[in-house]
Amino acid sequence: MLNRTRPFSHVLEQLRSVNLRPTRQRLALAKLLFEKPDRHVTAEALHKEAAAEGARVSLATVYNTLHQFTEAGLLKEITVDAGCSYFDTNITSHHHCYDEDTGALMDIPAQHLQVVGSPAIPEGKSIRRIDIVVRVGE
Amino acid sequence: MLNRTRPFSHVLEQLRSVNLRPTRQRLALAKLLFEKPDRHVTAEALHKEAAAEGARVSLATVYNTLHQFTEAGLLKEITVDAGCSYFDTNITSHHHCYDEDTGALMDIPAQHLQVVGSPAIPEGKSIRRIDIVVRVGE
DNA sequence: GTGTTTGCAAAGTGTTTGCAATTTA
DNA sequence: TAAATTGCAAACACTTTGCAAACAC
Repeated sequence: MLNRTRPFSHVLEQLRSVNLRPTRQRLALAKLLFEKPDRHVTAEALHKEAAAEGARVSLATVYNTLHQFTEAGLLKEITVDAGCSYFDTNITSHHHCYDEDTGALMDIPAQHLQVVGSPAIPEGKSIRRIDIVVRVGE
Repeated sequence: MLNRTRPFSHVLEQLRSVNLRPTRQRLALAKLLFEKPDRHVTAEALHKEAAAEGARVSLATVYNTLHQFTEAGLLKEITVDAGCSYFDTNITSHHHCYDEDTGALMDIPAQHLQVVGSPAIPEGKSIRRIDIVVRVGE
């Protein structure tokens, strides 16, 4: 049986470990985000999705929650478009394909694309991460 | 002698070829952008720079001009930060190092960093470009 | 002169914030 | 009950747009 009856124990634990109370709003958003794998959402899109499911969550709370989840390591924030943040539920190392026409963001498994070489970086700084974005269109 | 006495003939030609009249504002911005190599500017920053030089150019015109230059192939638009566009005068193929603390954007020569592998992309789409961003911080 | 470009101010978009009311532990 | 969280509306930062005046050809 294991954890079948507690589908969000992982999220619950993670929230607990970073002192985020499992409120109705956070649980509803977590359900939407983590029930299916490898989701890429914008705040606006997640807000609409929640509304469509009948979960009353304000847009401000969606923003707060996405940032809190990101800080907690449950999400990764992806920048592919100025003026709109994406959040990725796949927190493992990988890259992205961005459709500039539709705004769709897709994962590219780490093993499909690799960076060769080591760039010079400024004195006293360290690499936080290396992002590859494959931009596609018609 | 060649073109020594006409330092902006290249830009003038480019502007002409895409039907952009060489106005006082466009020439002032081109001077700031192309006199030094490999510049990375935001609209706001370029606007301030122009003002500091005594060139009266409105912010709206800076935005318009940056986009027109980008369409003309004189600039490349770089997305590294949601909510702020960078424009790069280096239009050759290369990559970027972004300092998340200071907002500084630096070039990484193409030969220092390469992508290995070929990602699956959606049916009917083609790759417009592949960007690598090395994010650094303290 | 004719069509293009500019500057302003207003509008737009995505995001953050202040704070009173609500909820959690 | 004490502390955290929420929702609203206002504030924000960056960018775009509408339109009359100025400019380029």
